[in-house]
Amino acid sequence: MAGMDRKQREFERREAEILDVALALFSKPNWEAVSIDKIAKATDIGKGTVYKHFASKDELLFRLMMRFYHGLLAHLQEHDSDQGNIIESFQGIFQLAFRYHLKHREYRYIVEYCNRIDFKERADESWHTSFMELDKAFGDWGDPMILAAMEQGLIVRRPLEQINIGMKACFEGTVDMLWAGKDWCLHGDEEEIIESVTEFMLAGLVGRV
Amino acid sequence: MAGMDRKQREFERREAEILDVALALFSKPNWEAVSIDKIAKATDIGKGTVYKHFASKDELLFRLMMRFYHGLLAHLQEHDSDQGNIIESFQGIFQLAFRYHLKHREYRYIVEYCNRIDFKERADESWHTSFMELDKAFGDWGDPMILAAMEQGLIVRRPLEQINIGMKACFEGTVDMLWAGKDWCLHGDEEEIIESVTEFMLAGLVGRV
DNA sequence: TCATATTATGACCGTCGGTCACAATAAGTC
DNA sequence: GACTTATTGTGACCGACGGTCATAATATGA
Repeated sequence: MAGMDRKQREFERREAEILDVALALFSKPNWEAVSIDKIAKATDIGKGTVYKHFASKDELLFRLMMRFYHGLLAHLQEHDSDQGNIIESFQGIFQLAFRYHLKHREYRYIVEYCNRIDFKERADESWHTSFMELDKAFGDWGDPMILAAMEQGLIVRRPLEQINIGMKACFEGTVDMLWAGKDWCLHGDEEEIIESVTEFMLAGLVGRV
Repeated sequence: MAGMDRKQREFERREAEILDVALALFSKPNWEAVSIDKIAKATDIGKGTVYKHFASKDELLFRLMMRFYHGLLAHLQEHDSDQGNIIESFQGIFQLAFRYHLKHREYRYIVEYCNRIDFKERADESWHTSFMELDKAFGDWGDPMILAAMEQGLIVRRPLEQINIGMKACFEGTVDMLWAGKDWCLHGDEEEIIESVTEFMLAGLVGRV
């Protein structure tokens, strides 16, 4: 029914609005102090209404985290990395991904929160699945490039997983450093971090002869 | 006065007891649900007494985190890494450090919590200083080895900071992976992670020719 | 206009981190 | 041992939190 649809649309529009308002509040320091009630007040709806959309505060945060990572994946995919030299392509991809994190700093508290051990432990099955699918999507996109580089003899031949573990660890650790800000890193500013880690990751990717 | 000392000793003994009990409680899943009151009850003292020792819950957690990292540094220092081959020494050190984290899993929630951006942002000046001193202590211990390897031409010559940034990022990211457990990592078990990352880090350390 | 189904709401609950006026205890003095 | 004084221990209390649910408000269909 047309009426039904309009109601449905209205419901979804409101959900998107809650997410936007929540992100705006969560992006500022003292984000721990942002309660569901404050989000509701800022959206001009009742607290109970928020819980019609999200079963818990964690679910709201999880949804925002997924939005961030899907945005990252789309950003990487739409970027044309078809340069002549595959190694240089990787260099560009790393930097692109790092800069995406810096550009969307507003997600930093949320993404870090959702990546914590305890969050993952209390996450329900469907979130776990979503996490895994995301990981797989990144793999489906990146793995062929690594394999091609191995085929061309540009990087040391070894199991794909071995490479991915190192890359992922290094990447996640770097994101933490970048988001923590230079006050908490003895070693230089953002640009210096990106440059250094990119070089480090390329060396790790290529491998020891 | 002797009486004064005994009282002082008693006070400190109790403080250590609080820390031990708190660690025992914080080490189990659902650690977020551990309140100061529960720690007090488990130590058989009043809640207010806990606050005579620690200004806040965060301070208690911070103290435990420092205990962990000082233990790690001591563990690394007491380990004799004077092998013939410097590169093999590094390999041994990486694995030693990773295994230390796995052995002391009871600190995992605490250490991860204290490394979060928001925790660092609300940390007061003295904690910040402690953080930095710890970082410097690790540097004082590790830097000479890297410089020696560079001197011997075993690794590519470049600024020390550049190497340390990559190493730190990769190390921290790996610890997160190890502590998250294999349910949250597409890529194999703990041993496989340690092996892969160690190889990745060695390649990053040596650098591209 | 009314009956019915759906959605929105905020008072309410148990619990939390943190405070503070006061109780308990020890030390020092005679 | 009794009295004063200084220090340390305590749990009732506070405001705020995440989450619930009976009820109010609103839209739909006849």
